[in-house]
Order: sequence, then C-alpha cells, then structure tokens
Amino acid sequence: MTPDRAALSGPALRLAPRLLGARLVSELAGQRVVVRLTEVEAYEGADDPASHAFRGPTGRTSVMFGPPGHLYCYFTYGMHWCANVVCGSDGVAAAVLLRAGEVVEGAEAAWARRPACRAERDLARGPARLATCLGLGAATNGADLCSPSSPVRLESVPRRRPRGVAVGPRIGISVATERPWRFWLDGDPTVSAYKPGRPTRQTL
DNA sequence: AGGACGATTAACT
DNA sequence: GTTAATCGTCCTC
Repeated sequence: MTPDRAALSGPALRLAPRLLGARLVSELAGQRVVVRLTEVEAYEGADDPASHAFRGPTGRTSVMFGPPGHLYCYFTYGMHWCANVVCGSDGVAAAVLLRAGEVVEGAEAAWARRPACRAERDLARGPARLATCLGLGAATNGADLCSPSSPVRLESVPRRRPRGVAVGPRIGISVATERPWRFWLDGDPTVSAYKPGRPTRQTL
C-alpha cells in the first residue's frame, strides 16, 4: 500500500465523521459540561505533513503514539489549549482534532470558563474555545475517554457516520491544505467559519 | 543558544 | 478586513 493510500484509509479519517453528534462529557472541579460535537478534523501520522506526529514521537506528542481512546491536549500560540481523540493503534499515530460543538449540558459552568463569550452558540465554536469551556488542558492530557471513571469521556459514538456530514479542507494549517479532512454537520450554527491557513513563508 | 512558528482568539479599523 | 497577544516546541546552527 502506498503511503498516500494508507493515509486515505487511516484511523483518523475513519473515526472523524463518526464523532459528529457524539458527546464529550467533562466532570472537573465538580462541574459537569457536555458538548455535542459538530466539527472535527483528521490528522494521520507519518503520511500527513500537517500532523504533529509527522516527524515521529516527541515529548509533546507522546500521547498520540500511545493507545487509542485517549485525549491528546496541546498548547499553542502561547495561550490556547486544543484537544484531540487519539485513534491509531500498534505504533500508528493518528488523532481527531475536536474543532467545535454545542454545549448541551452545564452551560453555566461553560460560561464561567469563557467570560469573554457573547453568544451561547460560540461557547464551543472553535478548537480552543471547546477545550476551554470543557476545562481541558495539561491536566487532562492522556485522559482515558472510554473509562466510566474518567473525568473526561466520549459517549454515544455511533457505529456508522451520521447523515448530513459535510467535508472540506482543514483550517489553520500551512501544508497539505488540499486534503479534505475536515468534517462537520452541515448547517449547524456551532460550526466555525472557514478560514484558510496561511501558507508557509517562502524563502526568497 | 537562538529563532521561527504555530491544528487560535479577541479586539481592533 | 487586520493585528496583537504570548510561550512551548522544535529545528538549525
């Protein structure tokens, strides 16, 4: 199998559309917040130059190389945390970035974590916003999403992808921008606005 | 040891 | 539409 074909049928691409409509439950500091996922992006491993796992394991990405079903949280832009579902097994690093969702439980706690937010639909509209309103960050990196006793859990993941899934290019990346590896629920108001990533700066 | 660059957001004009 | 904020990570000397 060619590298490209492996990526085209990789674990992140298979899982990503199935996560739409699933629920991410967070119970931290006595606060329960539940988000219904509406937008995700697939990041494969060695075959995907946009993936954090592209150049092999590092301290930051070690969770991506571990067992599937865990949360991979990373810090970016010096101020934001984003969260992924790890889905590769046997040495294959892959993950699905959780880009947006609808807060369906615990809106009060979500507002408390996002005081600058103006509209309810914006509480988890964007990857860093979603992580913030669920309280995800360094302390939740590596959390087991499938254990009933875990403070962060993934629930109601269907066997097959739901209806109404739209597909398009990933957001905010500067390489492999042509791959249509972003999935969202078409027409859902909590899906983030499309904004192309800036290209890698050219050396003159 | 140094520097470029983010899987972004909020606040501007 | 543009831009500042802000710092860990990783690549290149």
